[in-house]
Amino acid sequence: MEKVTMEELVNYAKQYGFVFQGSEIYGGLANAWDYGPLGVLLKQNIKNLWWKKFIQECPYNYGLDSAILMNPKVWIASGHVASFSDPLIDCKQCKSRYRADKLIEDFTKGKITGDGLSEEELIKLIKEKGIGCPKCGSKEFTDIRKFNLLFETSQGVTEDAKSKLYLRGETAQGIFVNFKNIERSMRAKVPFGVGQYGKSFRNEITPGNFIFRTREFEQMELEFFCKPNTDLEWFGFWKNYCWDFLKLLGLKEENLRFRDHAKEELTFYSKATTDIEYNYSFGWGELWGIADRTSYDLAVHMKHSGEDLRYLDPETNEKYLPYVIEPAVGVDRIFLSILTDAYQKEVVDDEERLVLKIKPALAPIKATILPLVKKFHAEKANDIYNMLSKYFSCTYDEAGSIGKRYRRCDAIGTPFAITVDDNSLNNNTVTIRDRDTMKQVTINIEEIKDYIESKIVL
RNA sequence: GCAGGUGUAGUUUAAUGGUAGAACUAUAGCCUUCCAAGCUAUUAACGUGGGUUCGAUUCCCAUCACCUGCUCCA
Repeated sequence: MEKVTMEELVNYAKQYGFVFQGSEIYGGLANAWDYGPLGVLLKQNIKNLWWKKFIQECPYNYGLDSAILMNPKVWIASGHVASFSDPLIDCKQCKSRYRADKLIEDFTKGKITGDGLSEEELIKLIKEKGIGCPKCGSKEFTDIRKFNLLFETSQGVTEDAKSKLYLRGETAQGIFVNFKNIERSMRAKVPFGVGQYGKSFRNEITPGNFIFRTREFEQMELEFFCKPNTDLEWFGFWKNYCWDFLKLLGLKEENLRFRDHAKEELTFYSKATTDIEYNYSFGWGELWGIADRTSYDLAVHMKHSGEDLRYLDPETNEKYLPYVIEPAVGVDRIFLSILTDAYQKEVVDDEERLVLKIKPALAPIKATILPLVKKFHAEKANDIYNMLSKYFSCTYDEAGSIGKRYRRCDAIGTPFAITVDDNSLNNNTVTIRDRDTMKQVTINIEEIKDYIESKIVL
């Protein structure tokens, strides 16, 4: 099947109220997107399902909702303030952009790493070694420019340096700083995990690809604390758990793959990282990152805060810093992969039908209620709407022919269309039409709720 | 950040140095008893800012945004 282009998907998302360009009437704001009435429902469904599978149904894990604004020391301890500042230089000749430290590393084939060097030292090294632009060979570079990927803001009504704060660059740190609180209040025993979803912010150098990489995004992160030396076992466990979750959401297996990070690629805190990648319209890209962060995070917070974050094992009476396995995923990326996967144009009897083949559990609208003939069946249909809307999101549609109304719900992935006709008035039954099979069943009005609920649980 | 492309109703588009025509969609009404029927009516657009010009949606410049590729992605 032909893959949908990003352009088509962006238009679709706009047309049907999933995603709008941010601040559109003012000409937009680069890479800002707003989730419309259907988009917010789909997003909520994704988050709720993640919560259900990773917190509610998982005996090890607890939930959390930590603040976006945190003590700035958190970000100094975590290393974000320092290492989110990439030293970037541009070739004056061909305008290519490089990371100064990477340039040196590549040129010296890893003999010299740029780690920990100041800007001046990096520039000096590049000049000394006679490093040229890998593309055009020019040795004319701009000065190093630092890009701090953390958003800065200030607290308090007066702007002074003391009140400088950062918007969180990841939700993970909110979990680490609450490790002790959760362990104590929940009487949690290692291994246990803490998960949360929420907005994070990064001044990405190159955002783009619709909602794939934005500067404001929503993460769902689990930090799973386990005993050292059991970490690789749990690493494997969570890799599979995430994979199964994606399949449960209905993503096609041929559009998913694991990709292990090579040693050189691993970040300084990580012992092992595996991405689950999705085959987006622009090609394979990261969807879910599962990382073995070792005890790095707890160790740095213990050092910077002075609090003892070690865990006392009640069985062995030994104290240790737990290792952390982190499966982290972007809600927006799951959203994008689901739309990409589900968006289809089917040809039925020479007519093109736009269908969002999405799992009923994810569908923004679960059912639409249609009076077959408005003047006869509208009242009854409204009664049914009022009854069902107590349990799940549904809509009422009386405009146009019945076929047209079926197509409307196909286009947004509504799994069930409930038609109210004379039999509804006389025999108390309705016809439920299935979006995927286009088949119909007749059932009693009292049974509609159970019928649909049985099909939207994952 | 670089290079290329694009920018006219919600979508797809037409024409034009004298401010725009359509199709689909949508809305209202009529009709209609299960897969985009028909009829009637209606709403709705030249991304933004400059310049040239008597006059710019059209020509020029800048800017903004999106798409594609590169680069980047602690």
